[in-house]
Order: sequence, then structure tokens, then C-alpha cells
Amino acid sequence: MNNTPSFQDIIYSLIGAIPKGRVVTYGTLAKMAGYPSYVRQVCQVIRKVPTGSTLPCHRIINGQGKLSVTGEHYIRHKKALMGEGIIFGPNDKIKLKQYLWEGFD
DNA sequence: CACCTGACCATCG
DNA sequence: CCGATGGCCAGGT
Repeated sequence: MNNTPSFQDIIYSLIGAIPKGRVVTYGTLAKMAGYPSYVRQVCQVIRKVPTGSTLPCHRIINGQGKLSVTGEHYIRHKKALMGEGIIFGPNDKIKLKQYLWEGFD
């Protein structure tokens, strides 16, 4: 038994806590987990998450308000986000000022 | 044990 | 605005 939860567990919990119609950046997610510099690890963890997971990994974007994924993932995420009422800009850019979730509702 | 990779971010010119 | 660069850390080979 680990008293100390793994970084991965924290990330998983946070992802499941993202409200609908909101998004988070990798950096924000890392800060919320308590490890602001672990942004690269967040990347590793999320990348490991299977597409069929219950976790809304499609609500995770990069700091530029754009999807950091390519190909099939990009399409899937974009559709999921639009289905939640999130509007994409002319260059498929999301307004972080409006949708970014920093832990408070 | 050393090197490479990764769905990133901030800074600089 | 955009490209290049450095930093960050763990996991895989």
C-alpha cells in the first residue's frame, strides 16, 4: 500500500473531474496535480490512456488553445468538444479565457 | 548505466 | 506572428 498516490493516479483523478464544456492544458493539469514541472509526464500518462477509456482525455489541450494530437485523435477530440458546446476558432483554436478550467467552477 | 523519446511550455529574435 | 532553443522529468530500449 502506498500512502503516496502515483502521479498517474492523480492525473487520472483530475481528468475525471474536468467539468463538461471545459478544457484543461497539460501545464494546468500538472499544476493541479501538485507537480508544475511534470508536464512531460502528464503527456506520457495521457498518451497511455486507451481511446475507449471513460476518462474525458479529449478535454485536454495544449497551452495554445489547440489540440496537441494529430490524425484520428484530432477528429475524435474535436467532435467530442464541439458536442459539449465548445466553439472552435477560425484556426481550430479554442478560447482558453472562456473554457479553461483551473480547478474552480 | 547511457541514450532516446514524448498528445509540453516559456523565452528569444 | 512564427521558428528555433532550452528546460523539465520519467519510462523504455
